[in-house]
Amino acid sequence: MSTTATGSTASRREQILSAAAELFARYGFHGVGIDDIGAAVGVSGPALYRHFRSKDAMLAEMLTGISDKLLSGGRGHVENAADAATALEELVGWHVEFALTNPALITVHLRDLDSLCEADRRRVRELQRGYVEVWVTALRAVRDDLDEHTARACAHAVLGLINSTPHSAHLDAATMSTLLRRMALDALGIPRTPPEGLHGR
Amino acid sequence: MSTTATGSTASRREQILSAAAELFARYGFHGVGIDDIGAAVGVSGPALYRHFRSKDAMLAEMLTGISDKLLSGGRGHVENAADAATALEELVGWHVEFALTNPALITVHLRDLDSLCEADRRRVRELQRGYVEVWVTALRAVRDDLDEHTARACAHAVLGLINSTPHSAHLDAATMSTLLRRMALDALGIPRTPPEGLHGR
DNA sequence: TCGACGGGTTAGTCATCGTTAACACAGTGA
DNA sequence: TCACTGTGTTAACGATGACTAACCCGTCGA
Repeated sequence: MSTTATGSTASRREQILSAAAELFARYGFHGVGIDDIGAAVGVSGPALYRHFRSKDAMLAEMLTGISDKLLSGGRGHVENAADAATALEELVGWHVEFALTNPALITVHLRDLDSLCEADRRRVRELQRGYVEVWVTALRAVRDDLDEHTARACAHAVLGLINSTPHSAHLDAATMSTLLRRMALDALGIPRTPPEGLHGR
Repeated sequence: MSTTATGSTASRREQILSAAAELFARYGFHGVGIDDIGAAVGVSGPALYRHFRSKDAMLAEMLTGISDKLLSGGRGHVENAADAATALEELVGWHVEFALTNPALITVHLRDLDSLCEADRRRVRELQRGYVEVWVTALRAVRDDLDEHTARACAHAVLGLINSTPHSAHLDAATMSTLLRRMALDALGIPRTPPEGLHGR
């Protein structure tokens, strides 16, 4: 009755994945045992095999989940933007928000990608590539002086900047967010958007 | 006779550490076996115990080595600089060069720190903290509008930017270097140094 | 009332892997 | 010549840890 309130099955998986992400982030995929993950959600050990085919399957689902969310989210924010300049700003803001909200996912995704089996790793890499491509086109729409390779290098570097969040002893979320947005846009060589009249938000 | 040319013992350890770093970077500390490391240097398995007390000892020596090199190198570059502005530029340039030259070390140092035992981890963390402090003071000497916490967050973010190098499909080293230096300084809010007369180097 | 089923338990199996043991053997200084 | 040391080998040991087997039980639709 306690945990069976809303949508038992689906949310159970989510709950496990979330706990596993936290542990993977702290100790690394190979540094975490099945029993640890079980203990983190209040069941012990092999019970997890009722929900996942294997430990690797957890990692796979976790990583494809993140990459997928990033890709679709990134695309959505770019498409809904008025012009190229705000598209890039939206993208930066969105990724900053994601990184600040899900530090564990960011860490795992940077760190344990190569613990996946060949097939899954390819899937994730493909999604990542797509996400970077979103950045590259958004960036080149504003900075047409950049060739494709340079733009890609810039995108990787800025993603690195934003993704470094989990390692930094951060300020409170709000200041951190504005700081990172500013640094990212500066690094990308985007001229500061002039305040030009203070609108609502 | 073949490998015994110059300084057998010392260079043997270095050779092993270098091979191990490459493997750790690709597969993660726990994803690499003793036998793998041995094979990478042409001996097989337990021979390594003639040179290191344990697998963990390898990682420990590797990580303290890097951190130590970064700290002393960073300090040196700052001290030898003419003024505060060039000190920061030197620091950026030095770290960029280090990251481009030793991608494997950077990766391992970001990824497998928590595989160390408590004591070693503390040692490494202390060195890292010192290095970041070098950045913080160098940065605040130029940007006196930043309080200490913000400066530290900036430093972490820029180190993240530069350290993302190993993951990016880079251009050739030279262009990558200038690109990263420019991005880092922009992110730190340092006004572009005017060319003001082309001196020798 | 009752079978099916989702989800949990504990005890065991099996592979992997770090580490040690026991042995080999080339060079080198007495 | 001989012992010693530095470096390597292969064979075992022991712990760890992913996964499976066998069993249990509350709930829910017929």
